[in-house]
Amino acid sequence: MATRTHRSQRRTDALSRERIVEAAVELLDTAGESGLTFRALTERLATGPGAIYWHVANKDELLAAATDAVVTAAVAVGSAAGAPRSESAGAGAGAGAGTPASPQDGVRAVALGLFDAIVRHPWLATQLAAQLSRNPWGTVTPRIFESIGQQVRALDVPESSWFTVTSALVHYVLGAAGQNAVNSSSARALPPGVDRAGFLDTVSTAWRELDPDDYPFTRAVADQMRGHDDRRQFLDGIDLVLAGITATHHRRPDDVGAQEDVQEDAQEDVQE
Amino acid sequence: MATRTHRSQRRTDALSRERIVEAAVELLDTAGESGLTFRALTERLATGPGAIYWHVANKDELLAAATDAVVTAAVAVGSAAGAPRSESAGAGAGAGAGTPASPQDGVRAVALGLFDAIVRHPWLATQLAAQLSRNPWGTVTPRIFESIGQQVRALDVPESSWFTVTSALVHYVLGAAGQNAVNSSSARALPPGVDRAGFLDTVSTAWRELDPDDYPFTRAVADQMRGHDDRRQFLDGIDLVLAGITATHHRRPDDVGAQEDVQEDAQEDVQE
DNA sequence: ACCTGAACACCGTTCAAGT
DNA sequence: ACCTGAACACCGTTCAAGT
Repeated sequence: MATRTHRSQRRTDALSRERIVEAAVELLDTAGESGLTFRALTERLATGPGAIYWHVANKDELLAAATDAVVTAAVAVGSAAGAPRSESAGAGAGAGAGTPASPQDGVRAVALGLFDAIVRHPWLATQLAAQLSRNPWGTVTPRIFESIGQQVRALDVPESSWFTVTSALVHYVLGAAGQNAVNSSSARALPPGVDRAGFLDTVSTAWRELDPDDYPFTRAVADQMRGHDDRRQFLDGIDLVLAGITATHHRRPDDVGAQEDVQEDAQEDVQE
Repeated sequence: MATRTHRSQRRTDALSRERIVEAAVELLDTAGESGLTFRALTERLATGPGAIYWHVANKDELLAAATDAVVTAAVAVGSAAGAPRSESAGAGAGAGAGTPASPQDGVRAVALGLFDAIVRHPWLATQLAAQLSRNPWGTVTPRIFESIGQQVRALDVPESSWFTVTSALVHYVLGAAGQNAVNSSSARALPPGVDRAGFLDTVSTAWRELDPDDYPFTRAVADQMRGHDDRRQFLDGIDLVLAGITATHHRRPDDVGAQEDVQEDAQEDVQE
C-alpha cells in the first residue's frame, strides 16, 4: 500500500494492465458481453482509448486476460486445501471447503469452483469456449487442466491414463458449466418477476409442447427438468464420470482404459 | 423441385431465409466468425441489407439459424440407423454407420456426429456455447438433447435417471467437441507448413516449458498429449461416462442414480 | 514511458422509397 | 410482399501530438 512514497500520487491510481482487466471484468459482469466496449472502458477509467492500447494489444487480448483472471481465482479456490477464503459461496455437497475427505472430493471441489465461477460470471461460458478453441497454448487451458489433473493424480489411475481421464473430466466440467450459466444469465434477461423456478417452468412447458413425433424423449423428461437442481445435477454428472473411472480402472491390469485397435483399418492416419 | 411452375423464375433463385442461412454457413466455414458480415452476405447474395432483414430479424437470429441448420444435419446422421448417406466421413470406432450393434454404440454414433460437425465447422464450438447458454428454450438444445436421449432410452437406465444421465452425456459431448475444434480451426490459422502433428508438437513443447512449481501435472502429461488421437480420445471419454452409467445402475435397485438428500458432513458413497 | 483525443474504416441496423 | 441503398449510430483501432 504505502510502499511507494514516490512523488505526490494522491490522485486516482495510475492506469495499469491489472486495473484495466479488473474494470473489464466488472463491465462484463454488470453489462454483459456487449457491454464491454472501449468507450465504456475509457469512461469508467477516465482515460482515452490510446491509454488502454498502451497496456493491452487489442480487445481479444483483453478478453483473454479477463477470462484468465477469473479462472485463476476460481481454480485457486477449488484446489488448495488451505485456501485463505472460499470465494465459492454456499455449502456444496460436502466438497466446498476444507481438506478434501477423499480424492473424489478433491475433484468435486475443483469442479465446483469452476462451476460457481461461471454462475457468477455468465460471460465465462462463451468466453471459455472461444479461448480454449482459439488457442490452447494460452494460459487458460493449462490452468484448468492442471487444477483438475492434480486431483486426478490422487485417484488410483495409472499414469498412462492421466491425460485421457483428466481430459474427460475437463470436458464434462466445461460443457456442463457452460450450459448451466443459463440460470444466472438469462434469469437476468428475463422479466424481473420470473426467477429460477419460473424460468425452469417456462422451459419445461416449452419442452412439453414440442412435436410428439420429433421429440418423444425430451417431452418425457420435461418434468424431471423442471424439478432439477443445477448444482446437484452437475455433481451427479461428475460422480458418473468418477464411477466410470473407478469401474474402468478396477479391471484386469492389462486392459486399462482403452481398446487396442480400431476395427476398420480404413482410418486415415493424420500423421503421414 | 419442379412443383412450382409459377411465372417465369428462370433467373437466379429468389432470396429466401433458407438461401440466406446457407450462405451464412458457407461464409462462416470459409472466412470464420469474423467473416460473417452483412456486407459480405449482401455481396454474396447480390442484394442489399434490407432484403436480408426482411427474412431474418437480426444477426443473432441468423447465427442461431445457421447453428440450428448444422446441428440438425449432424444429429440426423448420427441417430437414424438407416440414414440415407453418412455425412460423417471416415470410419469411427465401429460406430460410424449402419445399425448400432449395441445401445452404447448408438450413443457413440450420435456423439461422433456432433463431434465431426464441430470439426467441419469450427465456429460451431463457440456458437453452440453462446446459443445454449443464451436461450435453452430455442430449437438447438432440444434437438441435441433428444438425439442423445433416444440412445439413452435404449440403455438399461431407469426412467427416473434419464434426465441426469442424458444431461451428463450432452455436457461431455459439448465440452469435448468444443475444445477439439482447435485442430481444424487453429490449424487453419497456423502457418501453412504446420499441420496437425506439428501443432500438437508445438503445444506439447509449450506445456513442457511451463513453470515446474505451478504446472507439475501438465508438464508430466505433455508427452501423452502430443501423441493423442482426438477421435480416439473423445470416444474414450464417452466410454468412461458409459462405464459410469453402467456401474451406477448395476447397484442395489433401491439406490439408483441419485441420493435422496445432501448433508453438510455427508460424503457421497460413490465409493472408494 | 505513458497518456490524450481526434480521426478512420467498418460494422449492424433502419427506413423512406421503389416494384 | 419483397427488395433497394443511402444514411445513422456505434464500434475497434490508429497515430500524431503532448507530458
